[in-house]
Amino acid sequence: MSETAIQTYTRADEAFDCLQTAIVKGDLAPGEKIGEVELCSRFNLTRGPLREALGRLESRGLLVRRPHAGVKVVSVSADELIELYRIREVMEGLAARQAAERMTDEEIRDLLATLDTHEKMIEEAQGQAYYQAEGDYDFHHRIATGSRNTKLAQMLLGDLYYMVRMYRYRLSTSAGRPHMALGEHRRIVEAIAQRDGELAEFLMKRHINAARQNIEQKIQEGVLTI
Amino acid sequence: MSETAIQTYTRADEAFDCLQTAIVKGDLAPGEKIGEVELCSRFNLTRGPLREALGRLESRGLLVRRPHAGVKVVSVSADELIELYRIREVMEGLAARQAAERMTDEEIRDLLATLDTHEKMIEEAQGQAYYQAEGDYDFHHRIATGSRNTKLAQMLLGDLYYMVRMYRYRLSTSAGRPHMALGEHRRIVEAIAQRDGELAEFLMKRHINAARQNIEQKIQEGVLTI
DNA sequence: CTAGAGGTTATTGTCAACAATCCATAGACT
DNA sequence: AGTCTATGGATTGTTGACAATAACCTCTAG
Repeated sequence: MSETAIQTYTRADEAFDCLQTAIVKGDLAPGEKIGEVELCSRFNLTRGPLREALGRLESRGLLVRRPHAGVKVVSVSADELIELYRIREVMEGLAARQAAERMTDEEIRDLLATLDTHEKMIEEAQGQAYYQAEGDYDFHHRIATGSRNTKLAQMLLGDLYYMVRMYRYRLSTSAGRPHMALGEHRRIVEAIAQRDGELAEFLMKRHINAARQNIEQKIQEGVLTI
Repeated sequence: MSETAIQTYTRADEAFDCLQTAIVKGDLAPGEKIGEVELCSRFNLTRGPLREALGRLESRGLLVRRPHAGVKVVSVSADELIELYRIREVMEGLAARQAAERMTDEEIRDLLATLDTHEKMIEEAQGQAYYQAEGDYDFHHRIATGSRNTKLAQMLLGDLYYMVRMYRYRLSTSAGRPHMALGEHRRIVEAIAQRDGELAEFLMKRHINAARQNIEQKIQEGVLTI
């Protein structure tokens, strides 16, 4: 993302971004079957670039496409959401460990600074789940890139986070434990600052595990219907 | 992969498969800059479906595309290959654990049967690294799908394995320890058969870790130049 | 002789028309 | 009345031509 600014923003890139945010934000409901011409008029595109974008989105698993039958936004069950967190647990655990070994001192300082910002944001906008979610995303984003593991960052940022965020927007909650999460974040950063990769991995895994259990519980309570 | 056979095999799918195997087999060298018309004439395609396939391959990280500058096959450094194994370690560890919890008895029987087949193949074709590699791929493939974790299987089968196989073909070795690997495979399957997820995860992680160290050593010895 | 600027060319990005395929509706048969 | 079949319509897949952009080569100046 922060690699090199794309000189020319091609129409296909535009289509890709538009569709991706539309899916993530829920403007395109999951399971919704949608025509190509419909999408073209909606985003002011022609079918060429659109189809290219559709191909990319399909291979990222955000939508499915049956030949001659149209595209539909992927609809993920509650079970599959849980599975997503299981994957995050091991992958972000690895990211935290490698981040502890490889982040620069400056990156760690920045990470600490963002935590302070998040804390203020939470206090100011009490209960505004949106800010909490954004801060959470920022935190995990920095650790993923800090791992210096190109493919790992690519898989986390390009695949998993978008799917998770899709649910974040839809459920708007799933957070519900802002201060607790912040404390866990702090301890992870501490471990990274001390260059203790093993501990960072352990704490990160436990952090995501807790988030998973939180969601699981809410689903069982019937608060979250998916 | 074994979901539902695609009724109509679209040209874009064809292009995607052709290009993917070409990249994996090394017919398209990494770093090689290649034009679209060149590719069209090579695979008897038109540019429309080709571009769609290129988009898919780009988002899977097999090639990079600069606007107006053409596509080039991704060239991965030795370090990045090692990183790939680090990712495999945690992800396949998870896959093994979930496979132990969820595979049907029949799937486990099949898994055992394939191991026997592999053993015979190794004995027959002494040193033929190719067969060993194929058997190894089959083993990991089965466990990934056996995890019943859709996204996990998708990421392993759709992303990681293709990149690893790309190197397998190029180096043709990287195996070099056929019998040892087979023994490790057997122990993993035993753990799965006993429904011991924790042990299966541990053994799988150690298995991939050993493979990584094997490659790392060969790179240091200068046997593998990437 | 080297470095930079400008034009040319080839390659990529985009578009609109054509062909192939599936879905739905209507009709006929059991 | 229900179900199967066939035809029409709409939607997707494909194609080739057109426009825009960047790379390359040449020419000039220092």
